[in-house]
Order: sequence, then C-alpha cells, then structure tokens
Amino acid sequence: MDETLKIMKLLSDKTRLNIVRFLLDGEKCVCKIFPQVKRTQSTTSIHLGKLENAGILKSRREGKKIFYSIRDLRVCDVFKAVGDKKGKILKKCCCMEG
Amino acid sequence: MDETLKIMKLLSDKTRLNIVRFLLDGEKCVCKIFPQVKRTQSTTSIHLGKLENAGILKSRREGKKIFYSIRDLRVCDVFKAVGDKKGKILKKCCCMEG
DNA sequence: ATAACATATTGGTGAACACCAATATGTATT
DNA sequence: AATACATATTGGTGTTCACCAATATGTTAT
Repeated sequence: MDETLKIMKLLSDKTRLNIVRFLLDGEKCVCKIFPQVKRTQSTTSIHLGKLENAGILKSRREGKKIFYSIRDLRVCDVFKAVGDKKGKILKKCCCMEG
Repeated sequence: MDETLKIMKLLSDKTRLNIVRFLLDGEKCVCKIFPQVKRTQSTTSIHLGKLENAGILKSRREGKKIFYSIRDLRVCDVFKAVGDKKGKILKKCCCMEG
C-alpha cells in the first residue's frame, strides 16, 4: 500500500493525533495517555495498537504498566512541516537536513 | 478546529493525495486530473473543491477550462517529511529553512 | 438562441471506522 | 490460588464520507 497514504490516515484522527502530540514530550504510560486524550481506556488502546502496528510507536513493559513512545521520527517532521505548535518545539528532526 | 488535523484529513484520502501529487508537477486542468487519478469527473470535482476550500489548492479559469495548482506550500514539506517519492523531487520547500 | 463542451452540484448507497461498555488476558501481590 | 491492577480484545451502534450517475451551471462558438 501507499506508504504516505498510510501515515496520513494514521495521523488524520483526532485521538491518534493527540496521542502522538503527547508522546512528542517523551515516553508515556497508557494510564497517563487515555486521560490526556479524553477517551476511554479501550478506545485509546485500540489507537495505540494501530500506531504501534504501523511502526509509528513502540512499547515497553515495566511491571504492570506499558509505556509507549515514538519510533518513527518522520512524524516529528510532519508536525514541523504543517507548522503545528508541537512541531515548533522540536529541534532535532530526522529527515530535514539538506 | 485543529489546523494540523484538518490538513491530515485532507491528505488522508487516496484520491486527494494523488491529486496533490499530480499537481506537484505544476498547474493542471481538471480534464487532465480526473483521468490521472482514475475517478469520475464528479468525484474529482468534489475533491478539488474541498482542497481549494481549505486553501491547499487554488484555481484559475481559462476559457471553458479550469486549472488547479498548489497554493499551500506546506503540503510539499509534508511529502518531503514522510519521504514520499514526489517529495524527493522537490527542491524548494517553504518552511524547512532553519 | 442553440448546441457543444467543461466543471460543479445533488441524491442515494455502501463501506470504513471511531466510540463505549463489557469481557478477556496478563502481571504483581499476598 | 485468589485478588487487584493495567492493558487488550470483542460486540454492537452511529456517523462520516467516498463513490457514481444524473442533473445543473457556466462558457464558447455557430
């Protein structure tokens, strides 16, 4: 499938976009994520699964908790490209040199 | 509404993505666009309308024909950010300096 | 004015998917 | 093993929206 389309589809949902935005601040536990994005635990879990499955996020277990973080740094560049607030904070970007 | 989300939604459809990709080569007439993206004239017209309405594209009449082109150069940067083939061709980008 | 052409709009249909509640799985503690 | 906690999965519902065919609007030429 069209890789660009895949990424765009993943970022075209409010909940997923807010998840990624939140994770731009660094690794976060699920229990912190779903209150932040104002969705139920189940809904949030589904979205995290999709993002991880697509390679956008990665996860790590620590005891009972699971921490998610950004794996595919291209999303940072996308935020920068569109001029998102969160993007402006980011200094290091992966594919913007040259 | 969330500006980033708006752009992502617009770029998250196969037809619209292909329209924008095609227009990265320059201004194009509707009659050339809809065969390229393999959609009916009516469907293509709707998508062009949405993209123009959102400020991504602009249009210009020349006789009976209407030509569309890219107005919001951020989409170029988005293509570059995700590593899309079309993005790699582009040399000038608007918001990537610095 | 009428015909021919280019694009826009409308109406109806089907599919994709976000959402929540409820349940299941998995992990740590006692 | 039983309980409590954290996350994942399932089932069902409602909405959004892409699509096409048909029709309407607008432009040029005769």
